[in-house]
Amino acid sequence: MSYTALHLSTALRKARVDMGLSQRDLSTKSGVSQAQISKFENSAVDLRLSSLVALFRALGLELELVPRKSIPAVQSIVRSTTLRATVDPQQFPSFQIAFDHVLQELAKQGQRSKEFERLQEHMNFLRKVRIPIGQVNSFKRWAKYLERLQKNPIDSEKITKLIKRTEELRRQLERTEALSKQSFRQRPVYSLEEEDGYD
Amino acid sequence: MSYTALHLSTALRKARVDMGLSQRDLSTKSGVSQAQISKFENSAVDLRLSSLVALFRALGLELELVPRKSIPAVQSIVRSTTLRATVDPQQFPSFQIAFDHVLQELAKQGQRSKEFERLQEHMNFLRKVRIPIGQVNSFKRWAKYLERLQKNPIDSEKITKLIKRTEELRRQLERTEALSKQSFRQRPVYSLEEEDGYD
DNA sequence: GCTTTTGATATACTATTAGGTATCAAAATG
DNA sequence: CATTTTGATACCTAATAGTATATCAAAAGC
Repeated sequence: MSYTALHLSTALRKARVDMGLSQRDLSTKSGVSQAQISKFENSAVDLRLSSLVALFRALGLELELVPRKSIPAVQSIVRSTTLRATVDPQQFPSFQIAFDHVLQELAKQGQRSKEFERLQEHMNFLRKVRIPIGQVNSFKRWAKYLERLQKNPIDSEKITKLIKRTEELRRQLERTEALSKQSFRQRPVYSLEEEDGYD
Repeated sequence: MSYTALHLSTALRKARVDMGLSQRDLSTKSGVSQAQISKFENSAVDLRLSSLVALFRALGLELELVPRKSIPAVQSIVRSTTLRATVDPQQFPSFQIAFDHVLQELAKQGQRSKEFERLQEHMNFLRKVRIPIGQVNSFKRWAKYLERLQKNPIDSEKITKLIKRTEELRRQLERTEALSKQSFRQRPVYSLEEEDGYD
């Protein structure tokens, strides 16, 4: 292809990866087939507007018309928004189910109530936190780990490991949150509202 | 159609009309057929990205991906750019040829040198001025008038009328230029560069 | 009023995407 | 190193955009 809307395909790939989505994930969310997504990201297809819009909307992005002149200004705004961007953990609801299940298991086992409380506290944190772009994949790996745990009997060794991994994740999230607050203490020129997706 | 990229089609129509282009003009500039343009503006077709890009580029517009959150900020920038937007008269080169031709005719006729100089001065102004969005159609009407003049013998009555129309146009252009300077005395937050097209 | 321009449609034929499904090598993960 | 996930391709049919050309009523211009 040579119609040079290259930036759109590279931007799609970047946004998708940033949000921790595979082409198949995005396919489900957007209704555009994985094959088309792959081809688009490699500039091997000339998509129709409706498909484009569906893809981008699924990522919380909109196509806007910008006079050539104001592109630098617009991009500067977009950059600064993207740096602070976070993803809602609700986007990966499986982790909550899995976490609840594990907690329930532990409750059944009765003992180790101190660890149980720690885990519960972490759970509350993870429910409410927003995941910064760039940390999403760590989160997803952890969530996948939870799902695996759920399927097998839990012994004390596994509990220890679970707590370790969970605390690692939490530390990591809190660290980047702090960093982000630091570098954006000063308010941006335009105020930005809150919403779901890529914000 | 219902994929709701409505803003793009209405924006296209607005930009096109603002720049004083007919669907046929835009068709020539962009390579997209007039029929497709009409259908798109009426949301009766699901254009491919390549066609979209061709259309918008021809108008000096680019498609940018914007996180939902920063749309208000981006639109505010775009609005302020668009208000100051101008079009290069070079986009309608025929008027220069026609004007030169008319001047040459007058020079041949010898007399009326005062009017001749006035016209020449106007010509210099119109060569260099940029036409504010919203005035383009006045300019085009005047240019078309010139072209008609060119094809017929010029008598003194026509000269009088030409001068009148030219001065009218010039006054109009200078008036809006002044207005624009007034309402934008304060610099916008982002500085904007110069280029051709819709800026 | 008469002429020109403009935008909306129509038709016929072609080229290409969309959609669905499947496969496979490479990379990531444990 | 065994398993799973991921991204790139392939193949098919149906749907739709693209192209070229033409027409026509309404609007604009003089």
